[in-house]
Amino acid sequence: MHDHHMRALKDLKLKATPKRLAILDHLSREPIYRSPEDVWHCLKGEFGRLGLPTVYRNLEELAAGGVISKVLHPNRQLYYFYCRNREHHHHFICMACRRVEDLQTCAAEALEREVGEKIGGMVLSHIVQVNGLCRDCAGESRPGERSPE
Amino acid sequence: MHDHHMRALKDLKLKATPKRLAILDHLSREPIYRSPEDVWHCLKGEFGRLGLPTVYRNLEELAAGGVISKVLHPNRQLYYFYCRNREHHHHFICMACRRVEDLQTCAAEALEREVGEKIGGMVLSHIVQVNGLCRDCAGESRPGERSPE
DNA sequence: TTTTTAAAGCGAAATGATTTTTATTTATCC
DNA sequence: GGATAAATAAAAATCATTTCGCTTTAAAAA
Repeated sequence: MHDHHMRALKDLKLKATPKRLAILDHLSREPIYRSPEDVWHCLKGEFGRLGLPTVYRNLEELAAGGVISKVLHPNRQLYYFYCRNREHHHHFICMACRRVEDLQTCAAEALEREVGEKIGGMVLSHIVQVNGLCRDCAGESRPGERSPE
Repeated sequence: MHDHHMRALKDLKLKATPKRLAILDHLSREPIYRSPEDVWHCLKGEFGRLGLPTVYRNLEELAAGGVISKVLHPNRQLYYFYCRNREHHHHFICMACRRVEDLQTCAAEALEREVGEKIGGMVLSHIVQVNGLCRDCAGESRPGERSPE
C-alpha cells in the first residue's frame, strides 16, 4: 500500500514526504470522508509539528492529481476521501457516518449526448453525487454516531 | 410575472417585500446565475438602502423554498438562478457566460435503484450538474466575456 | 382604515474556513 | 554527499458569509 502510494506520488511528480504519505495512508485506511481538520488532528500526534495549512495544501494537491476525491457537502466545507477505483464513476455519501461507496450508474453518456444535441454546447465536467444513509445508518433509529456536519 | 412571484412568496409564507420581489424579478429576467454580490450591485441603485446581508438572506430563503436554485461552482462561492421549470430536473451551466439551461436527462431512478439494491442504503438527495460551454461560448475563440470566476 | 405584530431590513462587527507569506527544512537527483 | 527545487511551519491575512441589536414595514385583525 505504502509502495503503491509512493508510486502514485512519483507519477504526479510530488515528493514522497513522510507527511504526504501519512495523509494518503490515513485517508486510504477507511472509506470515509474527512475534513482537513480531521486529518490534522489525527496526524499531528505522529509528527512533532504539522501545520494545518500543510494538510490543506496536500489534500488539494492530491485531489488535483486525482489520487483522492472531494465531497460536495451541503455545509460547503471541504472533505476528501481516498478511492481506489480508477475508473470513471460516482459516489454515494452517507450523511450520517461519512462512509463513501462507489456507484456504477453514470449518466455521462446520456448527459453528453443531450448537451451536444439539444443545447449545442460542450461538456467540461459533470458532477453526480448521491447523499443518503448507508445500510447501517438507515437501519438504526438514531442514524449517525458521527455528526454529519 | 410579478403576480406569479407574489403568489410564490405567499405560498412560502414569506412577505412580499419590494426588495424580495426585486431580487426574484432580477433573477428571473435572464437564465444566468448570479452571486449575491452581483444582485446587490444591480439592485442597490433601485433602493436607497439595501444591505448585502439582506440579499444573502433572501437568496437563501428563496433557495430553501425551492423558488430558485443554487450552482455548485468550483470556486465554492454561492450562486443562484431562477428556473421556471417546476419538474424535477438538472442543469447545464456555462462556465463562461453563466447561462443555465435545463437538462431532461436524470439518472435518479437508476441511482435510487442501485443504492437500494447494491448498497442497501436510502437516498436523501442527489446532485447532478453539468459544467461546460454553451453553444455561443463554445463557438467563440475567446469564450466568456464574463469571467467564469 | 387604523392597529397590531411578527417578519424583514439595516449597518457594523464578527466569524471562521481557507490561503498567503517568508524563512527554514528536506527529498531527490546527480 | 552536495545542489536545488519542493515542502513545511507559523503567523497573519483574506474575504465570503453570518450574526447582532435595533428599526422599519407588510399584512392580518379589528
